[in-house]
Formats: sequence, structure tokens, C-alpha cells
Amino acid sequence: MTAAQKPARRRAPRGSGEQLRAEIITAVKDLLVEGSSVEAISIRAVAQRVGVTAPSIYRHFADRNALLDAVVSDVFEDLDAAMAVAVADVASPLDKCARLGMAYIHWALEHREQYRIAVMEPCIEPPSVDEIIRDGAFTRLLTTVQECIDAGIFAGEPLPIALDLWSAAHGLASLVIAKPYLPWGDVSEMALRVLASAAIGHAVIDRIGSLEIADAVTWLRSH
Amino acid sequence: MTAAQKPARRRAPRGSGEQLRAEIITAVKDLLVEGSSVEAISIRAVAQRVGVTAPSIYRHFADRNALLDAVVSDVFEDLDAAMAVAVADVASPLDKCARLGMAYIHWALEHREQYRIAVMEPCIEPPSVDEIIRDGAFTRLLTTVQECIDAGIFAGEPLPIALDLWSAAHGLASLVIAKPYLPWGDVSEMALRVLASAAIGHAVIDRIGSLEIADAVTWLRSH
DNA sequence: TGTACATCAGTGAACGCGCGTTCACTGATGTAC
DNA sequence: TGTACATCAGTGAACGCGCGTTCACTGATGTAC
Repeated sequence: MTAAQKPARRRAPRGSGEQLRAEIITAVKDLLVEGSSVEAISIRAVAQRVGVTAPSIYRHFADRNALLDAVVSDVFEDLDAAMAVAVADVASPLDKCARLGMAYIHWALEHREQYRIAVMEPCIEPPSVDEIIRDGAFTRLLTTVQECIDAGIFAGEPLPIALDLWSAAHGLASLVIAKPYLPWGDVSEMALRVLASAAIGHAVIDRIGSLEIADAVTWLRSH
Repeated sequence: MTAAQKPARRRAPRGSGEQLRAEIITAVKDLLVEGSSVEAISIRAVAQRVGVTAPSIYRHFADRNALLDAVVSDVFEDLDAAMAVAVADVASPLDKCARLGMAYIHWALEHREQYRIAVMEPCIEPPSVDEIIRDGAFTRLLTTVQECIDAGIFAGEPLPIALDLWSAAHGLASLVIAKPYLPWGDVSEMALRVLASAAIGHAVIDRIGSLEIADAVTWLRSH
């Protein structure tokens, strides 16, 4: 009874090579959820987690990089799914924007190492710009920003605004992940504040047509 | 003449153990500047760079982590120095805030791997909160935010505002570093926009006393 | 229904490598006489 | 000024380890007859 691993695994039937592949990706995500860093994700560690020997991994992934790439894709899908749920029943474009941001930050903080490998680490091989633009989560944000523009909340092109908002959400999420010991206080409240100030700041900039903070302050004082 | 490393190094005189120590830290920073990632910073690579054998490193640093810790401290000092220069002849607190942010982002983008190990990677052992607060760059920001509060530009406590502004600057810097292939356009302009919207957003939030973006938009429309 | 066979998912053992780290040492440097 | 000596900055060789990856294989699975 000391070795409990033998009976656990059953060989997959002929056609279903996909099964182990999916199990491997899930195992990596589980390891990340439990706090393993990327460097700790070794082929052997993953294999052991799945209950299989190391060479089996190579039947499904060309090498370690290919495995990590696949995991990153999967992680982005999870993130997009969480964002989709967050705006499922929201009609107002501004509300949608805010909820996308909050969902993004919350998901990141609940899946810190997954977020790290997907968004904070350098990519093994950079995807084309088209792939990024077509990527679920970013497209979702871009579309919502366009709706805000249509509603007269923002002005100009959606792409830079979407990048600004992404950068605001990412800034808080990644800084909390990298420096969790700072006096963050209530992170949800801080998230609201960061997202709100980015969005409001944009609206004011569009309104007064100047990037000078001093102009905005002067304008604010006169109203 | 094939081996040019022999005559280069001269043994340090008795008292000056500090000399090699400084050379080692500089060597690590040079390797980072040339694009080496943290994982590529091995004791052997550093030793070779300095022109010394690997065990020599251990006379000056207890182990690899101690070396990296020392490098991170040094990097933070460099960053702080760059920020100090940026505001050396600036009087207006608002200008100072903006310039600190711009200097921060520019320094980060010019020292990407150094910024990564100092701010984006998990710390080996987290410093106490006090150490952070006393850290040069953050204290500088905190003081400047306090000056802005005194000038009536922001309201409330300086700490959360400083964290917000840091988060805004870090968001852009770290996202550009992690995803350089995105369509960033002119990063300097984007930096201005991100910092301005964070600061202006804060000022508006303080003014209307609500975190609801919708309230701000309504308020904006009525002015 | 029963048997022989081809397939291919997963195995076990091994490879070469670069790593962090250790240890006893060497020999240039500075000092005491 | 000259010599013997203590110091200690830096060396050379080696350690054990975990890693990614390979390769020939095994034996359960599904199929053809």
C-alpha cells in the first residue's frame, strides 16, 4: 500500500491521444495554482503529477517550450471565459468596461502564477500582432471600448484606449502579485479606484483636449 | 594570443575586498543590459564576465540569492538616481509628479531586464514594509504626492495615491516589457497619457467623491 | 466466437549538460624584524 | 635595505543533482480473418 500510483492510471484507448494531452495541461495549471513557479515546472514534475513517466509528455508536446505555449493559450482562454461571465448580463458599455477590468484583476489575483506565465513572463516566441488582436480577452475589451466611444464616453480610436485600460488593470494586478507585502489595503477598492481614474482621466483628456495634467487641474478648478 | 584573459586581471591588494564585489555587481548588471534573463545569470557566467573563477564569487556573496539581492538593491539605487535627476530643477509638485512618472517609465524601458528582476520577479525574501517605505524611489514619490496634496491637487492620504500612480507607471512599463510586439505606437506619448489620466482621474474622484465611473461621466457632461 | 496480428500509448534506462557549491591549495601582497 | 613570514584574494578540481531529451522496448488495445 506504500505505492498507490500503479492502479490509478489506465492506458488510453487507441484514438484518444487528446486525453493525456488535456490532463498534462491541467496538471501544469494545478501545479501553478499550488504556487509552483515557472522554473519549477519541469517535465518530470508534470509527468509525476499526471501519474505517467517523463517521456510520455513528448508524445503530446515537441518539447518543454511547446508545453508551456499550450498552457499559456489555455490560461488566456480561462481568463477570457471569466471576463465573459462577468459581463454576461450587463448592457451599459461603461458598466461592461468596469466589470471587465474588475474581473481581469480578480482573476489575475486568484491565479497568480498562471497570470505570471501568461502576461508577465517573456514569451518564448512572440505571437503576431494579429493573433493578439484576435485573442479573446483583448478583443472583448476592444469591442467594449468601441461601444463606449459610440456612446460618447470616450473619443478617438479604440486601440490606444484599450491598451491604456489594459495597462491600468495590469499595473495593479502585476504589482500586487510581484510585491504582495506592500500595504495594499482593500485590493478590490483599489482596483475600482485605479480603473475609475484611468477611465475618468481619459474622458477628461478627451474633453479638454490636452495631455498636460496642469491644464486639467486648472480646468477642474474652474468648474 | 588566443587566450587574452591572463594578463587582464591583477590580484586586488589586501584591504580592498570591496573592489571585486563591486565589479561582480556591475558584471551582473551588464549581462542584464545585454539581454540575459535572470535564469541565465549563473555564478559561472558572472565569474567569466568578471574574468575570475567561479569560487571567487563566494568570497563576496554567501550564495547566488545573496548576489541577486545585492544586484536588486543596486538597481533600485540606479532607478532612484534617475528619478532624482529628473526632478532636480522642478519646483511645481504636479510637474514633479509627472516627471517622476516619466523618468520611471523611461528608465524601466531602457533597463528592461534590470527592471524585470527588481520589480517584476518575485523577491527571494520579501523586505519588511518599513524597508520599502524607506526605499529611495518610493519615498520620493510619496513625498511628492504629499506636496500635491498640500497644494490642493489631490485629497486624502498620500500612500494609496502613491500606490495608484506607481501602479499606473508600472502597468505601462511592465506591459511594454512583457509584450513589446503589441502596437504601442509612441510609448512616450502613451506614458504621458497613462500618467495624466491616472492623476486627473484621481483629482476628479476626489472632487466628486464617488468611485462610480458613471457618476464622473454624468458630472463631466453637466460641466 | 476465437485466434493471430498490427498498432501505438506509455515505459525504463540512460545520455550529456550546466548548475550551485565545496575544499584544499597557491602564490602575490604587505609586514616584522 | 634585505629577508622570513603571515595573510588572504583568487584557483583548480571535483562533488552531486536535477534537468531536457533520446531510444529501444513492452504490452494493452482494437482489428482482420
